[in-house]
Amino acid sequence: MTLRVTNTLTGEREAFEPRDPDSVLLYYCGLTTSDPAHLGHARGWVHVDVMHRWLAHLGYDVRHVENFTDVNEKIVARVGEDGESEADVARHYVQSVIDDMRALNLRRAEVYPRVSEHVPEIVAMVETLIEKGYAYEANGSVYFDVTTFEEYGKLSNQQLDEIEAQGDPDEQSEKRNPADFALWKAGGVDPAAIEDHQHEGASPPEAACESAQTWDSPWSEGRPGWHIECSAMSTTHLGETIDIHVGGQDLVFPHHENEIAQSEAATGQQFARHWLHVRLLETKGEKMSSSLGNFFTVEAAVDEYGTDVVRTFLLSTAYHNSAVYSEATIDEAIERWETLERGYERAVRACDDVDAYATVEDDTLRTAVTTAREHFETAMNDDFNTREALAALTELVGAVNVHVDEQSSFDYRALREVVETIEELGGGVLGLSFGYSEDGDVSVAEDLVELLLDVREAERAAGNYERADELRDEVESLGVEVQDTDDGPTYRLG
RNA sequence: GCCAAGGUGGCAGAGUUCGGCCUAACGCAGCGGCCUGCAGAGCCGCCCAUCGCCGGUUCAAAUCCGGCCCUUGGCUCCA
Repeated sequence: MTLRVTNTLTGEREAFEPRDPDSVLLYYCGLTTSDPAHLGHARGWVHVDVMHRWLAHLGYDVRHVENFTDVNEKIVARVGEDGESEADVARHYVQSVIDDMRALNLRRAEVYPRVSEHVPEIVAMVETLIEKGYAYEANGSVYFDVTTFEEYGKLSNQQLDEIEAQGDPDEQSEKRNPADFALWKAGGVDPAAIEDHQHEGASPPEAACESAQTWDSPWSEGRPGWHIECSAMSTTHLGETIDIHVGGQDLVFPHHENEIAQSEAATGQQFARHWLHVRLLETKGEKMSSSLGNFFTVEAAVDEYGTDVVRTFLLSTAYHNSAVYSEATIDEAIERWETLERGYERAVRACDDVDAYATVEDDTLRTAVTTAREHFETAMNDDFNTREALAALTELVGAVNVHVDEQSSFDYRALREVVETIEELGGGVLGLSFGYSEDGDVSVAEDLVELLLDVREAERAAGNYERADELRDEVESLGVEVQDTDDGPTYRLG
């Protein structure tokens, strides 16, 4: 069973073939650090995270690089609001992104390069493009001449004469072709360019632009263009050809198209073997986006629902299809996660039950484990179908419930395998937090909960159900879920 | 206008690459039952889909071909 991925370049679901059979070079286009990250960004991150984890699970050595665009006009537009200079604002949001990523339980990428730290590499790449005749200078700015790169448009299937002009009016007059794009821009940021992006509390445009960073170059004191950064950073950290380049589907054109043109023109090598695009998260029929103002921040989502629910929600739709955020879809994710978590804990408890050591053999449960593993593997190998992978785990949990409900003693070995499977696939691959460590606070809390439940049992035994229900309500109001069973109450810390 | 991806039950969402195991997965909501002092959880069962429309190929199509309608995204910073 081999991994298949949908490649935007070919438009087909094809066998994944890294340059080297043992390792994968993975690049993800990160975000511009000018606003808090929202659930749409989180969707990309979590899916890339799971791709990373699955590739590692398959035995590949994964080198994963994800950039921060910390030089951008939208960042300048926040000056005064979130810092006193472009660099301050960028630092502020880089930190918030890092915090969000931790909150989402993402596996760390190997490097998180920033544009501001790669200007020399960017300048060098632009110089190469000029030397090779792919780029030209005009009034201190440098543009890529799209007519010199024969395959321009191959990713997005654009015809050159159909492409509308890129860039602002001043830029148009300097360019040879309307579709040419900037590699280097002379001077600082034009106040007029940021006005539309400013919020209340921001500095006046002129003052904000004063704080914008500029760098020396052979052509002018200026700033790097919008697309060259990813080419330069990817090449610097992963080399000329990478295996998987992932990004949001809104980046296909022009960003990724331009990256291909720049990189392949500069190196003469294929830039990325597989291009994967995460489709967008929608709310009420339109994409979730900072500029549309219809977003739900990562921080708010994690605060409200918790990491596991947010991840379950995002993984409930395969990355390759657009997803809908609504109350109903979040509620479904809550139920799904709780079903998995309860099932897992039931299996753990059953394993720890003395009766579990009885020599029961439940073929149904044993088969269910094998089936779930196969189902999960098939799903993930089929273009990282996380929805289907979750379904595999849900089915396994159903089998556990049947087993525990129906058996008076348990199949220890099978339950052991269930627990390991859920921890390995649900925890290790999907990044959900199965298996909790019991630190001191938790165990004290558990002792206290048990004490309260003992009291309640006494009230129940005495027939004082009213008092018993009050006690249960009070315990539950503290975030503890109580379950009465034939063998007495069980509980779960929320 | 051009490029791309989609249209599957009340909701959500797999399956379409390689046509048959799809009388369409997992789930949410709803209904009935088991269990229970009650509730929740769990279990069992049920309800709801001729898979956008029209035509074609085939023994066989959600899956292939043609046409049409609609939605979303991109063509401007955007995950």
